[in-house]
Amino acid sequence: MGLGSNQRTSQRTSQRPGGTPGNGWTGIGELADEFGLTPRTIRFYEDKGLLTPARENNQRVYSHRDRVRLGLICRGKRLGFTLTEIKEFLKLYEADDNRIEQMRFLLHHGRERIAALESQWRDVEETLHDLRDLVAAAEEYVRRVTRP
Amino acid sequence: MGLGSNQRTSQRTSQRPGGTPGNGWTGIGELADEFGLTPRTIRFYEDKGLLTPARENNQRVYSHRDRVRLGLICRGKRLGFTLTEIKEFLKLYEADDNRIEQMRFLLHHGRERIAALESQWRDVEETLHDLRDLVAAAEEYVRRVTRP
DNA sequence: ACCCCAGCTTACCTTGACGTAAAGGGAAGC
DNA sequence: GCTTCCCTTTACGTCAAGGTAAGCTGGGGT
Repeated sequence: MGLGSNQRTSQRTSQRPGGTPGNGWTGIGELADEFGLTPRTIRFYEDKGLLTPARENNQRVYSHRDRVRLGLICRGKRLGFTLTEIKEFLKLYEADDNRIEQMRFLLHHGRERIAALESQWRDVEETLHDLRDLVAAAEEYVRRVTRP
Repeated sequence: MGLGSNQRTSQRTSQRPGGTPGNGWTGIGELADEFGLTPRTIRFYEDKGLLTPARENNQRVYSHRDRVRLGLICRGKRLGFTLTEIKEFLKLYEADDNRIEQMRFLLHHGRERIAALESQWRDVEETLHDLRDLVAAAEEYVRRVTRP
């Protein structure tokens, strides 16, 4: 169940900017395939200020740094953070050399998230109990009625 | 944590229709208080076809049946069903005398819901693990850096 | 007479994370 | 030259369950 590296055998014949893939640059389509996203999604992240790829001939060109950032975005999303939180986190990722502020941020919001998830966990568990009881009662009812 | 009967000591001096409360009718405000909802929410349910209260002098008047239905709506919501599903359920509640179709419906959708919740339960658990690890690592990092 | 409260309707706003459509450009392959 | 892909931008649509506001009505109390 790891979302770490989902290479989807992307064999795009990427053209345009000066060179071929493997020379360090990446187009939006490739990147989308790599991470299992749509180009629209990646542009959306850029709109929201989570990514700022370079341009060559008016097309987005993604560096290694960009790819790392997108990986962090996916990881954050998987852990249930909002894009806004992830943006804050990435801001620190830019500016914070020794990562200390970034870790503090992570601690704060991570603990919040954990509390929320624990609460959600309890809710789901309780709902599940109630629902199982309800369905069991319905089964009982149907059994009684269909076989008198 | 019971949501069964949340009477909030509603002491509205309800007027207008021919009689006083206790004579069998209920205004939207009272009902809202009784169930811990807003009038807007109750009107919204009516819009969606979940309730069809009578009118007296152009005002909504809720019968005992309506109150029962609203109770079912709240229960359904608490169990995580959508208003659309609840509407279907209530349709059967109207037409199905021996409740057999209603119970079948409940079985079908209840089982679906249970499966979804179990999946969600696992997701939350896994995310929680990952997040705890991450936060622990961040704690470790902060500790190392702030006390050299 | 006046104000306040409760109710009514219609209609747009909210949140999050995109989807979808419209309209166009440029390069590669046949 | 034509088609086909991929890329670009802007802008509106989606889903759920209501919130919020505007503007009106009508009864009760002072």
